Amino acid sequence: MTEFKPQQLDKKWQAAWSAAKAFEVDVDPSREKFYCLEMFAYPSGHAHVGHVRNYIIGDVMARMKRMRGFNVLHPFGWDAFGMPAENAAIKTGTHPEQSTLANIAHMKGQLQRLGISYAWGREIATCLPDYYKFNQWIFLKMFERGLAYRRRSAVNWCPKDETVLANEQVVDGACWRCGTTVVQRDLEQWFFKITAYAEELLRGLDTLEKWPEKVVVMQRNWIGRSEGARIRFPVAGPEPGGASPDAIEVFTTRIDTIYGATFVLLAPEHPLVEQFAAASADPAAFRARAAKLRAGDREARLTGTLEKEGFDTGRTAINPFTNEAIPIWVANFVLAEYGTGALMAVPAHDERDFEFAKKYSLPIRVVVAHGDETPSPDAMTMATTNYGRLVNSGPWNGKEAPAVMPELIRDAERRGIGQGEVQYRLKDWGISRQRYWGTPIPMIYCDKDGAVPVPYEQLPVELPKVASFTGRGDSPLAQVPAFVDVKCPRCGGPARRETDTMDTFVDSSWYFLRFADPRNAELPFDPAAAAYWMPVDFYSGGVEHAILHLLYSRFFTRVLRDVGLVNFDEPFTRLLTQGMVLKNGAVMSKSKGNVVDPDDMLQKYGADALRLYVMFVAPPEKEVEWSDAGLEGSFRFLLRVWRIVDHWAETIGGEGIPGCRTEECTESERALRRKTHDTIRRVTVDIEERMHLNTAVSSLMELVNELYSFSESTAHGAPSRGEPPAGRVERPQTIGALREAIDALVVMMSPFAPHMAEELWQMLGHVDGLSKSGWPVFDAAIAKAEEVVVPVQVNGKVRGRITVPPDAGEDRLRELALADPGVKNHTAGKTLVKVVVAKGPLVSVVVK
RNA sequence: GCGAAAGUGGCGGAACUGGCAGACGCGCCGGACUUAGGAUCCGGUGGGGCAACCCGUGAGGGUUCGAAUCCCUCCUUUCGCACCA
Repeated sequence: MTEFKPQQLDKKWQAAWSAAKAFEVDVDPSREKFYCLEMFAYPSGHAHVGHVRNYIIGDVMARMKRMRGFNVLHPFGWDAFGMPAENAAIKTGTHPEQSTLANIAHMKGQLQRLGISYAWGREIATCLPDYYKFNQWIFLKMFERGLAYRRRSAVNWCPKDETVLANEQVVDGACWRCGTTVVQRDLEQWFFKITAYAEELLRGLDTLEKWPEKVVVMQRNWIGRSEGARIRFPVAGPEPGGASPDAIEVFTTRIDTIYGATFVLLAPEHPLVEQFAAASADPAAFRARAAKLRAGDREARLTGTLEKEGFDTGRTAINPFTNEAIPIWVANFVLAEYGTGALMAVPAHDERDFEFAKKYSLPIRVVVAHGDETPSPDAMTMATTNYGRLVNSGPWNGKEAPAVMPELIRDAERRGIGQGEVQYRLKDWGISRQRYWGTPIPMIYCDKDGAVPVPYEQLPVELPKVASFTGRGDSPLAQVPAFVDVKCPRCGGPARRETDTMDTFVDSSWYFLRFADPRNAELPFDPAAAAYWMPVDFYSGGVEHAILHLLYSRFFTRVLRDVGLVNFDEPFTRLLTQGMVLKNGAVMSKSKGNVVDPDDMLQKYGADALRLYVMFVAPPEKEVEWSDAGLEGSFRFLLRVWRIVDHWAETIGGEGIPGCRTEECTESERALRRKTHDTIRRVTVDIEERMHLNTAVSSLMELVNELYSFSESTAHGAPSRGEPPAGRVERPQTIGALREAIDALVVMMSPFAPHMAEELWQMLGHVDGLSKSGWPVFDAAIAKAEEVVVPVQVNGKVRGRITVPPDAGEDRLRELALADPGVKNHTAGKTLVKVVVAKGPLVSVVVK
């Protein structure tokens, strides 16, 4: 009996893999590639079992695909820029680079101790200049194409610390450090024009067949396409002392209700508000009212409980369909960023407008009827928002919406007062961050030449090593004169560098491409390498990235396609969103003190038990509750595998054991072979297609149970039953069947428990390691049952079972079913209505 | 409010396309082996009933020879969006 010492096996085999560079790969057009990727990690310091679950899921897939003969790229890297490191620097003075690199080293060790099969030779860290150089390169390409542009935009500003705050640093409207109320401040900032790709990003979603529906829906909602029309409402009356604004443009998706538009609403930020204020009798009072609406209550806005408020501008606009003059109001619930920042209010058929009209006694006109009656506005208690037949709509009366909408739009276009338009909720992506620990934006500002891009040959614009981390000032880099003061690349005159850095989501929007060619110094990656490895075949990570990271990555892929670096649209063919690991019902976090450190588990049970448990406990997408007892159960299963293999290793081990021919086998040998092949089929499909790793493990457990029963029935007995009888020679068929079962078991265990599997494989006398073993091949002929038990239902309840050959015909099944004693008991004295023979097989008898 | 997903033993979960509900594991009970057992091996384990049998997948209805699975209504939970005109 050889003892199972998991910790020693972990060390032994991890060293062997590392020495053999077992997981490093190269482009090889003769082999089919498989790119398996887990979302790279933010180096927070310590990975807990929740993080680690994702890497194990990917590793099971990668190891399995490797054995299936694929050329598997399975890389890892670090999303290494970001605020936590900078915040820590502000508090402790440790430079972000120092803490980040230390964290990476520790976490890398953790992953290696788990035996995750990464191609560490391709490791990347986004905080290193050889990576972020290409963030800048891509930025410049975007700038050239008009996809990177600058405009003023609001940021959170803490007046006491005099610093910009990220949204995460604003807690309940106050600064995370000093508690001062945060104010908004306008700064010039860089944006990526993701909206230029809105339609394409939306349509591409239809091709993502192997993405969770949930994620596709979330992205679709986020992009938020609405079809409608932009209509101009002329502003009535001349300006008392100046030029009159000619019209207010509104966006509507319900042009069918336009005859019911009885007032116009402007967002408080709308430019006309200021114009109206300036022209009003008391501009200061006007502005004060608008400012009050703008301030709003941030909290109430977030929870959707903001009370609707507004005021009359005293001006009117002409509804271009009714030609009536209608009042123009300003309202706090109108969003400046969406549509045109102005809307036509149709209180009868929009709940928000209805609420507003009731509050301020504005006119309500019903223009859509359902059925014969047209409700009176006074009797209405709520808006009717569904489509119907138009009434009070002039020449359009009696027409049905939505069919009439294109006609109305055509009419507006003909009269030159508007046109059909598509709006998206998706907004351009603001990438400027007033932070140190990120990629410098490669732009230079010259008084003469304006915003000038840094020439490609001057990349990377490196982060200066010295910077003070006081947490004060608008941008830390602005305090480093050697960084800021440069010559203009165009005119050579004095100029200033951009001191903002990029949003770290830029880093993660293309890292999967970098892995194809991670040491390229000239380009982000070699297009040929990307053409071979991409797209990612299997991508897994947390659902918290369902929108931003995955949408930005799809955006970047298309930009790089248009730049000519890649030749496909979608970067991730198949996506798995793994569930979180909870402890005591809560997400693991340092602050809650409920973190399970994988290293503690490794010390106790070894890497394989932890890996197996995490895969067995639930399907990968599901949230799970951590359980020490469950881990122990998995450890016991490994012991059980170890014992049974060890028990037989000498008898069946060594190369050159002949296979066994089914026809020479006893019934129990054939049964073992059936189980073996049935397990091969199930485990293969469960890992490769269904990603039901938990049921893959349970199938393996069943095979092990079968091996114990089979052993019990041989002269050898099962493990722990004392010494086997001496001198007994087993039938070659027994040895063959066992060899087949045990070899398959060890190979199929290896994605889950690679260290133990390698050791057992060696113990079984195989000269080459598991990297050469291949994956067991399912043989339908062996798996095919010789006879099947067919349940027989009478009126839907199982009343008997018949045993037949698997190819028994329907007539034979029917005959045997009706002759079964249990069935007879329930059919005697009744009238046979019908007999259904279903595939399955199953016989269903109906009597009355 | 809108949208999506999910409700199965004491627990985690299984049931692939409508076909034997509860695989596999945890826990619990019993047995074997033992100086010993919190190790190991074997067996049992949805509820009720002595039994034949009856009941059972959140609740109620429907379709079907047959429903955890499909349809309708409702309840609960989780997630996403949240005044998007």
